[in-house]
Amino acid sequence: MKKISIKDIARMTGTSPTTVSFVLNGKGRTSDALTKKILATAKKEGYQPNQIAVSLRTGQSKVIGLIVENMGGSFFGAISKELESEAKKYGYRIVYCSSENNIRKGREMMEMLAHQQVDGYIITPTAGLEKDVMKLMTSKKPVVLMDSYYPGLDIPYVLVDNFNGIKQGIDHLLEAGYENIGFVTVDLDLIQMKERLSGYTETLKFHNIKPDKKLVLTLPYDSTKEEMVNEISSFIRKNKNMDAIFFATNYLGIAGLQSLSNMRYKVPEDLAMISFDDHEIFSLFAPGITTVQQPTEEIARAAMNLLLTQLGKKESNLITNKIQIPANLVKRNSVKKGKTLNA
Amino acid sequence: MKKISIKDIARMTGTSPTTVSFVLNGKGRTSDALTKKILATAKKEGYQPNQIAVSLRTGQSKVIGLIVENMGGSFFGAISKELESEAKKYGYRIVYCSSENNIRKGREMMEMLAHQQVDGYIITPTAGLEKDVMKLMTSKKPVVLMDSYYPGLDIPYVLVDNFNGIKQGIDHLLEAGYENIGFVTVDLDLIQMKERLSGYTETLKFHNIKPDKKLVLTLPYDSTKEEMVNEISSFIRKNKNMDAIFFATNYLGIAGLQSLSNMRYKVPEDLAMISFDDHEIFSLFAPGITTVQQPTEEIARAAMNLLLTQLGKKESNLITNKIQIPANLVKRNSVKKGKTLNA
DNA sequence: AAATTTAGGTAAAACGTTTTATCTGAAAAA
DNA sequence: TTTTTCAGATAAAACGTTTTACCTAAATTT
Repeated sequence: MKKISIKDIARMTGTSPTTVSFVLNGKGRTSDALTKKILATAKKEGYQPNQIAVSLRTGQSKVIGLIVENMGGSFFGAISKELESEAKKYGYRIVYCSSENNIRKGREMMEMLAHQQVDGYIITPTAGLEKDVMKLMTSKKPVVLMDSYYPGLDIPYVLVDNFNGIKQGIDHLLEAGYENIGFVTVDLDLIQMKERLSGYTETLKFHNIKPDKKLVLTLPYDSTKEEMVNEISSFIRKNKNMDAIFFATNYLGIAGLQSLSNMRYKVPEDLAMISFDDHEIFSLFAPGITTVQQPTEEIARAAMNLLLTQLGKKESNLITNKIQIPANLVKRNSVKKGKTLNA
Repeated sequence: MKKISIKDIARMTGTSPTTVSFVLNGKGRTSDALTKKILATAKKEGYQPNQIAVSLRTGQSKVIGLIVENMGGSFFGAISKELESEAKKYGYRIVYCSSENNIRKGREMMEMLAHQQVDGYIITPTAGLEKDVMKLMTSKKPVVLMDSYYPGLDIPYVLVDNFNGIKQGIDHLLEAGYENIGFVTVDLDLIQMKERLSGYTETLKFHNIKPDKKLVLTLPYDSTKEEMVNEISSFIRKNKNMDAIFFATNYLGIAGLQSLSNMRYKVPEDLAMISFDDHEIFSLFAPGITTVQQPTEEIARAAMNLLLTQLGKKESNLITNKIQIPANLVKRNSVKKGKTLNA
């Protein structure tokens, strides 16, 4: 039961491989009679082109490489489906790799993909990989960055509007009457973290509130969960005047949740909270944590479209190839409405 | 800056492509002088074989297809890394697909992979795909099932020992003095769910306890979270004598957690609980939920090894190709020690 | 010295496509 | 009638490897 090839079809229909190929790809000109016959036998025999041979001949692998920081996270789960279905419409497949937030591994993955002759890349940037990404660009392979970008480099990207996402959250807290808003972030040299922090400080300034350094906690990136929980606890203890706390990532938010739970704080009565980046856990338990949600599906769709236009598979009316997508404030019950009224 | 090929190396070293190929693959016999020279220039020029051409010629894609129910879940996150690193040792790559627990999609994925000429498959079985998997088997492609299997079909598999996993949990509850243990499961026609249920009933029988039908709740697979939470709540309310409750999956356990929280039940004081299949959430909040943990890494490693032996890449001393791996009981604080003493 | 083995090397076919260039016979134009 | 055009079909090259089969000259055996 060997796989049947284009030659077999040619033999069966008494034609040449060329003709079969032409018919199957709608090129050249072939009489109606032959066309029908070939199509019919191809279908009957269940012919499937050998994609490897096609790739070799055309130089197109029809594969897109996706490099993501890790495949465990919820971000990955959310985008993968969208990415895949979008890619499939244009005949592309996706190969997933995780860089594990690690320069060496990320570089290795990029090489591996190049080596496998992928047609394009979608990458969630890790700090330190700028050069490698540029190398990719100069090799004429389309690249789209997702979820972050390299400032100063002219590489297409799509990500959430971090600044305004945070702004929405802060505005929400201020409107509800909170006055001393803490901010917990992480010591990662990524542009989006900087934007989130400046979203916090700038929004406060905009409302004529002077940001207080004491109310900002920056945790080292490589902290264990334990350490994070402890740091956050003592941060909360130290700032008795703080009435709301904003976590810059879902990971931090979860740690914070645990700190609060350990300390028997009630949310939002004792302390209001918002976390950037949603997570299953935030919707799961009472009271439900208000979050600034990244529109992951939209991001994925936009990234894939950007890539497909670069591949020339999809024309587009995009003026720019640098896209920021607004975040959604998902209001749950970790922020009390009209807090001041009750105070 | 075109990619350099074996021909280029041949030209540069004044040899033939054959010789270069032989040297690079350690076949044929070549003088030391030439060998060195070729190796050197290959390295200097950064030669990388065109994997597509290799695949076409050898008929081996060096790709393993992984079909998983969904890529969002924690199971996937846990296995993917292990699978990947194990595969890489033998020069294989992995292509991930999700069947989304859907027969049509699963079948489509299998076809897609076949079509892409993968060398082997690791599949988490979806009900109804038995025939398709068998077809794969008859096409001589190695297949390993993971996390579940098709009873009666002779297909290699590796999964957790569901029966004894549950048994461990029940034993633990009985030892602690619980007497009326409820069991919440799901109406899914998968062998592992049956084994979990029989783990429950048989263990009780073994201890001379007659299983009480009232203490078993079977939820429809397609329930919404809301429905599950409500069903569980009324199940708990209806069985006042129940002093412990066992959830057959982590999903059910999480719903249960929410029910308990809604009803203001305290764990383990009002009701002890254990869930099969761990989840981040279970370790996160006080009191910490005792779970029966699947050794995901081990499962992944075993599955990959099984596949690699079938591919002839790894010899093994395995007698069987049907592997069950013991589960781990992770004791947290949702079961009170020596419960009867306090009663 | 003639015959045989062997070490070292290569030409060419093959994998399954796509695509270019060419070929044929009939219809259209001269 | 002769030339031109054109529709319909195909042979053959190419993509970059691997591998078979063969070649040559030197070394070894008779």
